[in-house]
Amino acid sequence: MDAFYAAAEQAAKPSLRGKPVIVGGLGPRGVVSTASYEARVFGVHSAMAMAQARRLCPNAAYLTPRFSLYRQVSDVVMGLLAKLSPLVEPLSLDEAFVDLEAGGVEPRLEAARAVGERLRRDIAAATGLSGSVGLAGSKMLAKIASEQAKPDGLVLIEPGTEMALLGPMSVRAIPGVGPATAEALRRAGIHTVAESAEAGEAELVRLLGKAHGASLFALASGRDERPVVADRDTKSVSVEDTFDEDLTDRSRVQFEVARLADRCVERLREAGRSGRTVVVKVRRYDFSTLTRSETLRGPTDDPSVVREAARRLIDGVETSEGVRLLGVGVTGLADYTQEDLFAQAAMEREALEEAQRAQQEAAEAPDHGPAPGAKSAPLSPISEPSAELPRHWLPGHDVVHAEYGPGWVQGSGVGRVTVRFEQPWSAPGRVRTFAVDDPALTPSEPLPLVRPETPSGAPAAGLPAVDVGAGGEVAAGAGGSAVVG
DNA sequence: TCTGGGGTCCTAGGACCC
DNA sequence: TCTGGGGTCCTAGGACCC
Repeated sequence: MDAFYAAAEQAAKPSLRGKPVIVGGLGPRGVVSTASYEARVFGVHSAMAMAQARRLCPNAAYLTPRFSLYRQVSDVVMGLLAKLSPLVEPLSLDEAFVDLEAGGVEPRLEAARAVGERLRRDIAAATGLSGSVGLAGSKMLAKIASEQAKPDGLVLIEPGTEMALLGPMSVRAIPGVGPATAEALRRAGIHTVAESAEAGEAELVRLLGKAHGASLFALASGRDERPVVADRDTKSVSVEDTFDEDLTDRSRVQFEVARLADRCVERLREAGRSGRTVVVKVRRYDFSTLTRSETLRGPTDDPSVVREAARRLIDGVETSEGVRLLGVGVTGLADYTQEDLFAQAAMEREALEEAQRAQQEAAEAPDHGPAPGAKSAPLSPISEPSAELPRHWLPGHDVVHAEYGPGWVQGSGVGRVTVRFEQPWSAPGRVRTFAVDDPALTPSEPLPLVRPETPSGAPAAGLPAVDVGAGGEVAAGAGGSAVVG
């Protein structure tokens, strides 16, 4: 998808269309997640410090990310991809590889191009957003093609033209070559893809290490046999917070680590997983970063177990000079917990004893044993339901007013909140200001970006109307030697 | 007013085991 | 009688991606 988060916000908020929009953390230490193309003209880009973005583009609309909206849109787009092939590999909310060969697309240039163009039309119709498509015979080339296609385009790399296209490009064009790798290569006089290939595998391995050197050599030589893999399993779950000001108080650090542990377990449980290794991450005042980890005897999803491990780990870290970030993560994921195993063993023991009793008391009708496969009950609450907090109006979030209807928060402060009343399918709307505790104003869920059809009508593009979302960029790769794969 | 948050993969050393 | 050769697991750090 093109400038995904910013584009989704522009689709949701008619008054922002055609204007610079910057989505990211709005606090003193925020960074830019996505800048709309209008904002990029000013030099604003992803990963830039928000403070710098504000200097470069003071008149942009600044918004915090709304992942529930982006996920809605992403689900719609991924649904369209799933119709093309059983082999879809999402890389993020807004990007995925599709193996068209596995989807039975005819191995001809015109057929592949037609599928890509139809996909772009379907994405636009279903989400109101633009996506770009790269078509080629490997993942790497499809990705490079999709970069070239942006924004709102399609690029197909014809078989036989790969090396002519790739050779003169900077090594940075190859996915996996970042600043450190590029610098190591530069010191060896290697700047382009062609120079990487000419250097030879042995030289690249010497410069970059075994795995990285070998894989760069293959990619730079145009060899990329990596399959499109659907349904990859998550390998870790983590949460982290950067604080507006460095933490120095020891008990505050311990408190925040406990909160992060609870949030991490919450996410772990939502995913139906458990984990065996607990990791604590600390970024100090000087940006130096360290991790400490502890592997348990078995996987757990018990918040108190994770909290206690995290506590032991943070207790071994000196933090008195100031901490800017804390994180807690879990790796070594499994679908069961140690407690499940204990419970299962206990049930098996009980069942055995029951059977023995039943044999002995042959005259008595036996009871039913415990139900098999029951997941262990929650061991402790993840967190108390929070008491009624003072309402906190986040810029960009949707609200409904009893009289004026749906709108979004444009800003708030000194006891007032400013709301712009418009919807994705309305004309740009008017602004009104209310007291922050105005009972007529309530937070609401994001609206679909494309107006839902009336119940009698067919939903757009055959999708349930509530599923409408945004788009992103799509790299369509196909394995094998045929035209698109 | 420097530098987010959520991930993946790789490397390297030491412990431990056969 | 100066110290093998793997393999796996754990820990820590770093590069990279969106």
